[in-house]
Amino acid sequence: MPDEAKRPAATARPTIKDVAAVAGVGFKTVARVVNGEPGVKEATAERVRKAIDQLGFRRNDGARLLREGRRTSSIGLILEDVSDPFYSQLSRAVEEVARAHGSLLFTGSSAEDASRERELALALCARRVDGLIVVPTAADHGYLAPEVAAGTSVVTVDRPVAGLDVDTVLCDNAGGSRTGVEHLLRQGHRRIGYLGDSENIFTAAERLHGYRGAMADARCPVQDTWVSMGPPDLVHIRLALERMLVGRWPVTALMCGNNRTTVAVLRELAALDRHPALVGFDDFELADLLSVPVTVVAQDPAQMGRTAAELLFRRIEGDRGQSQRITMPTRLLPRGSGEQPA
Amino acid sequence: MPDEAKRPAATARPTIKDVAAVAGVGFKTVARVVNGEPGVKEATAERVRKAIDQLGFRRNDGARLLREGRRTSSIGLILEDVSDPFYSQLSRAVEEVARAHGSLLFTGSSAEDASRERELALALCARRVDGLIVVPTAADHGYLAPEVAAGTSVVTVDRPVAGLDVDTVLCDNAGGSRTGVEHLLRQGHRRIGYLGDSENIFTAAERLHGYRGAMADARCPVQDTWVSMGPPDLVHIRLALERMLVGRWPVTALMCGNNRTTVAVLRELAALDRHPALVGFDDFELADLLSVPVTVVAQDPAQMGRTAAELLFRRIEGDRGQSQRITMPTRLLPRGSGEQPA
DNA sequence: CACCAGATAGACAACGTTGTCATTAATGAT
DNA sequence: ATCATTAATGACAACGTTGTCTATCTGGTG
Repeated sequence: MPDEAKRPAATARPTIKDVAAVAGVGFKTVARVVNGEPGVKEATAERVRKAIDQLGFRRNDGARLLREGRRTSSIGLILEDVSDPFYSQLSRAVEEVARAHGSLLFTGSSAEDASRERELALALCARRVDGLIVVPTAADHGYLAPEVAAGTSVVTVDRPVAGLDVDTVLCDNAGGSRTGVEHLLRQGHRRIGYLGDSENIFTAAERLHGYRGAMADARCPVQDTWVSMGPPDLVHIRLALERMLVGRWPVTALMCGNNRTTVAVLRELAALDRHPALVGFDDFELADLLSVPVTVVAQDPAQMGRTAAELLFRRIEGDRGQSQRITMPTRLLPRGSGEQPA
Repeated sequence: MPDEAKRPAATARPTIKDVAAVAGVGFKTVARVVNGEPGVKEATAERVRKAIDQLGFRRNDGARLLREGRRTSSIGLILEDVSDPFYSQLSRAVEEVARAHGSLLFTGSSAEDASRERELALALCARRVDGLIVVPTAADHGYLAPEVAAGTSVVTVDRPVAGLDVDTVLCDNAGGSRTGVEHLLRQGHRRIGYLGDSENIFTAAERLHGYRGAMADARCPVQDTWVSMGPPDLVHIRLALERMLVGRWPVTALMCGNNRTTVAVLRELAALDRHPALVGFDDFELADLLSVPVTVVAQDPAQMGRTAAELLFRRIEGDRGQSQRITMPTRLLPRGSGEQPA
């Protein structure tokens, strides 16, 4: 006969009452032993400990949390995609801070889908997380207002959120983008293209803004074909590049709006065997080891995550001060690709 | 006067009883409305809904879960480091499966520290997660046995765990490593170095084993200096490379045991301006765009995560069959760096 | 008009813990 | 030996839900 059910049925977990019955004491005495409270004779405690081991008892923290009513020692992190290196670094930093505060961390990816984000956020609120760190999608976040009012602390990171008065950690998107473009202008480039993510994403819009500002200040009119905003899929990028690189006014340099886009652009440029000057927003691993090392405007995702988490815990611990908006600087890392003269 | 406390004190959240009082009904009626149970007159339901909105009520899922006693619809994922691209991809895949099963996901990084892993795992068990997906550190996992016996499903991924009969998803570490080395042997290399992670990590040991096996089969004796196992920090890697690349029997090719090591090696080789043939274990972004595109033995982290999560949910949903060990194949992706003749 | 079925609603226990308080046993002082 | 004092322990309510059971109110039927 084939191998049959060998593992035990998921027996209900033992409770302090089960332990008490085995040890022959009142259940409150078990609770005292479990929590190291005083007032239990060593002999009794020993008997209880034996029963605990025998039954494999572990305190149900859900029940404890319900009874105690204060904190759940858990927070939630909702971002676009945990597998994006930018967010995974941010995520790790949040985790470290949570750990330092004795909190567990729920993680969820919104996949840039507002209803999915909402569903996640509300599920976490229903679980009574102490706080939420959110990379908000573009949609309205009014749904969070009652939760905030009810005492769930919220911090947004990477993007602000309209109509909700919460702490926010951003990077200097427009400024960083401007810095990158100005770097290209200094090398003599005048026809500079811009490829960014969909314009309804806050960071994408801000960075585009920085590009346009720098170009305007340099009195470089921007042709329509020089700007391409959209998700960083290869087909889309290829078409945009072809448009930019041909015609009467081909661009001689490119500014890319985020790490995903930069990588897609590099891949397409390699395929097209074209090598315009290039500056990317966001650093990425190996940027320095490519045949032409890539100049980038770097953010510090870990620092952003850490800052957001610390802000969150300050709130959780009772800070009721005015909400803050922290803007973190970017850093230009010249590596070669942006230093090619026009 | 300076701006003072403007946000509301974290008032206790309203409960169904509060709602009931406002709506002037019994609290059970509120529960019925909240859960869409039948048997409430539309007029009453309307009154209740109004009270719910007015108070900003949201059902406390902790209490519900406690009362219902079955599942908590949450699982835990413990891995070495969420910010490692390999694990962050795995993580995302787990998340998708969890979402499909209506489960929330706790994430935690063990940082390769056994006590930290243990602490995390037990905290999650105390929260009564339905299951745990673990990338186990090297230490003993006996502590998990009572939890498994008590009904918490556990699946390990990337590495097996001794002394615990649970489902496991691995990749073909030794086979993949062997494939990589054989590829180098076919190009005529005989003096091949190996750089891997600390040998007490399962995957590192297995891959080293694959290397030694391939070398032995090819009758290539392995010099002591050709093998370096340890954390992928630059100093350590540099010393190892210097040892391998000089002397009477310098290596002409390298096999790297994981993505972190490969990247560190590439960086050091660039600094040393040496370009031995190279094959890496694990694919990584931009491997194809480096000046010499890097040949790798690729795993599929997302597939591993998905498989592990599906296995876990099968258990959670009641599967009591014998525990499984699934080994996923690796794929050699020749890109250039491994094809340089000796 | 009396009666019953079904619809609507509420009372109350239970989930596994912690906090409060009462009870009992042990100890020391008189 | 008696009483006060402290140590050890247990009984019980409460946390915010859901499930079970019972009570009330309708309206329709004979």
